[in-house]
Amino acid sequence: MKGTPYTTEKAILERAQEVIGIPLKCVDKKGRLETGKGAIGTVIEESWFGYAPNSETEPDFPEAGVELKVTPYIRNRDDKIRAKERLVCNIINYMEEYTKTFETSAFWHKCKKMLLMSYEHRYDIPKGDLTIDRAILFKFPDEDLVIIERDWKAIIDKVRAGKAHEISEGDTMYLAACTKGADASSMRKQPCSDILAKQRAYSLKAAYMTQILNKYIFGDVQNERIIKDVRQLQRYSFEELLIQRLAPFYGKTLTELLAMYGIRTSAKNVTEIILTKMLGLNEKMTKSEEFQKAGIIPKTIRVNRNGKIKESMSFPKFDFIELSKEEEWEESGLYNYLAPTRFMFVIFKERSDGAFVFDRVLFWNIPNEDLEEVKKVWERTRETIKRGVKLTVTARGVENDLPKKKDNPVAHVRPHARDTSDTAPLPDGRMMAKQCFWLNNTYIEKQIKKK
DNA sequence: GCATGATCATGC
DNA sequence: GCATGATCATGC
Repeated sequence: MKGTPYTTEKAILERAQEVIGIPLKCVDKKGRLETGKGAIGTVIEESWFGYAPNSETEPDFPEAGVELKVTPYIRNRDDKIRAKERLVCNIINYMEEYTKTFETSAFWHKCKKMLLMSYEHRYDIPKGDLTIDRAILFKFPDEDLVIIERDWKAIIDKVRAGKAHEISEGDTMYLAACTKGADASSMRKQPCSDILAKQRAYSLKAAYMTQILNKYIFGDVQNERIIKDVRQLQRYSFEELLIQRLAPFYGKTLTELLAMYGIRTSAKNVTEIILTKMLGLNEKMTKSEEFQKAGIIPKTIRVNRNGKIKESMSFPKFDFIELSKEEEWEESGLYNYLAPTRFMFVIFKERSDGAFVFDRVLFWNIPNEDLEEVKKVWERTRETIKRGVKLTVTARGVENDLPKKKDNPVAHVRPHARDTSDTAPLPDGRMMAKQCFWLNNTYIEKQIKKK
């Protein structure tokens, strides 16, 4: 097709490594740098490798079967590297992909070998001064590939079931179907239903990319793997295997489990400590390779004797000023936390004698229609903060006019602070107790009853 | 009894 | 010192 001189892995990698350290403004020959999203990738493709960007089905270097991907990362305050975003691959053609196998799929055809080039994204530096700092040829390790194959099948099985419109990012572990379109309303036909579905693309989750960066690009961080024998993953999903290992403990009380492992703690994350022991791990469960790569978040749910869940579920707190600046829902912090995340619900049920019994583990992600409800809560929160929150001092504390539980069936906003002195600035300069989004306890109740 | 504001315990 | 996960407490 386009005929670049780079037809072997070796030639491609050598050329890629030559760009390391060169400011992008010196690479860009066509003034692409300021064109917005994906501009840096385009600069490398056009000006460094000398081929026209394409969105076709072939990999960028067809002879070598290599797809070029430029990916940004951010350094946390503690200097740790994390992916800035998911790595977006090709758009899923619902009308064709459902007839394929993983081996013949468009995803595998295009992305089985990737030239990954990374750069540090900095908000304080013009794009032209940024530089590519690493370039590697990436092939999925076997232990990831079994999971990715299953992810692919989960996505395509929904298409086959006429449920392409119900696909969501949180359905899968590493490979996900993220929304992609000129605007959020880009809709596509699907083969087994008349309902239009959002246009989506294969993508590697940000959590997965963070691990790729830390493990294969910048070093070789090793995390403990929960499923040590990869062959097990050919028969069962990761989630099934985890449940198989935890099921023998169903029915035991919290007190019994604590005694069993000699745990004496008043820590609020006691559930994770117990799960770690039940799985026989040396490191914390959430530090395991699979949890890190998939970004799975465990959440403890206590069901009362009467079947009610007392507490709503909190998320990380948000920054008032950042939230007020957010414009697109799908680029918001809340969306990018909630949509791709798979939650591991660890359910404890209160027995008639008041003891809490380990009932079961349930993997869950938010359905699309409920995510639309959360969007409303996000919009109202943002509007209220932009307009100026009303704060009223009462006998119960400082009341505000952010969305309450009664205002929406799925989510609300509430304080998430250490105490009343734990505040953050509003856009207008006033200080307010730190807040976060919560999933309503009544909503969680319905979700776990469904399964 | 619930909704909503307030707070706890720990790890990094 | 703060983020995180989790739960408490009381006015209505």
